Amino acid sequence: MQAYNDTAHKVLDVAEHYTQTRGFNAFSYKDIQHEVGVKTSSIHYYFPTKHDLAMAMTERYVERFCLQLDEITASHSRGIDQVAALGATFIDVLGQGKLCMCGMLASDILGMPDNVTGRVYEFFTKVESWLVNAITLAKKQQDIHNAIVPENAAPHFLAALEGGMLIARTQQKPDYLHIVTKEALAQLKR
Amino acid sequence: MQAYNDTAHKVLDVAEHYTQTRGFNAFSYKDIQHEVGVKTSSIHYYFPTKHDLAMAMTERYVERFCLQLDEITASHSRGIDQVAALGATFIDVLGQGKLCMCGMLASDILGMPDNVTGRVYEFFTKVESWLVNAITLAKKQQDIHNAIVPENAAPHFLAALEGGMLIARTQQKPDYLHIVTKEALAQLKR
DNA sequence: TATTATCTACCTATAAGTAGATAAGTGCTC
DNA sequence: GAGCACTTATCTACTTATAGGTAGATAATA
Repeated sequence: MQAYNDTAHKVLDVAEHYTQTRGFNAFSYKDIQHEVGVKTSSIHYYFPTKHDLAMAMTERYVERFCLQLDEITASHSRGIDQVAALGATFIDVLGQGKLCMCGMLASDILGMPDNVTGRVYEFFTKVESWLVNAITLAKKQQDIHNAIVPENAAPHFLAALEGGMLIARTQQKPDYLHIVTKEALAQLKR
Repeated sequence: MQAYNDTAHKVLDVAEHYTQTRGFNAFSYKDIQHEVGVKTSSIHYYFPTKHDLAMAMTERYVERFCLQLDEITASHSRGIDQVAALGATFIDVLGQGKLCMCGMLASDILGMPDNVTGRVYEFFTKVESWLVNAITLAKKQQDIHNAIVPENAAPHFLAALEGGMLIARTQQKPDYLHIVTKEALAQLKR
């Protein structure tokens, strides 16, 4: 993790929040200025261009998210609980009025710089392979149906989380994503 | 369906295409001008504000999509085939390099006017209830597992399609969405 | 003294939208 | 059928606001 000072961290926090709520192209340096309390030119000092900001923000996010995955793995011995815990983190993020950052970036992907595209790719690849491991473990532990192929179930589960999150917000049903996640788990188990 | 003349239709076509590829906030009237071949002021003549354009575009899209759903219902007697056909239309759209318009609008929803938000809500509600019917039929026809609750399976299936689409594009794997859809169907059947 | 972090003041490009001219029809009246 | 009023569809030229970014001054600090 790169070292940022307090201001730079606040800038990234604000950028992250805007990205997860409105999208990366729906806020400006001026919006950040208001939230952080330093002028736009100071933000340019840390992140010369908005692409630099996008890159730093995405890098930090993906890094943090991977740490979260490690924590889940470490704190749950059963694969099925690991999968459920991932679902719970998505529900938690949505509960804060936010979406998955990489889901947001994915819908704006054609306008993002290449290195950000690469990080988003990396994010989905990593989460998916983490899920393959968790589901494989759950299968060994006989918590899920024997016919499940982890390599297929993992992208399916991840897709349901990402899509469920997106739809849930427009449907204004707080438990929409919860229903989707529960159903996804139920279908794995059955 | 409201009646638009040739120019207005072309404008909507272009706006639709941009929305499904880059997102609604990632194109301008000038971009449309280049594609359609009339000046931005002429576009303002038909759609005075961009919000008006958003509304007209979304309305037309949702209306058309619902017709497509009716066609699927009419041309497939088995519920499971109807569900599969919906998946196929999503795969087809993605094959054209586009995402679901309402999925795109959903990620920009906080910046959209209220009436557009309403249409996006309507879209997901309609597709979901269409899926509830199709899955209920499939269950009666014993093509899917008896334990499936259509009211839960429908949002789950829809979420997987929307999320799968989004992820597929960043992963540059042409058959990613195909795998997700196949898995979703397999889990229903099992 | 050099670096870090901030500021004020500016520039350039673009987005959205408006005003008003123009040209081609549409249709009504004499 | 000729002339006039109105409508439709388009244009040029403009305004206003904002986004992203730069230049250079300044103050504190290592």
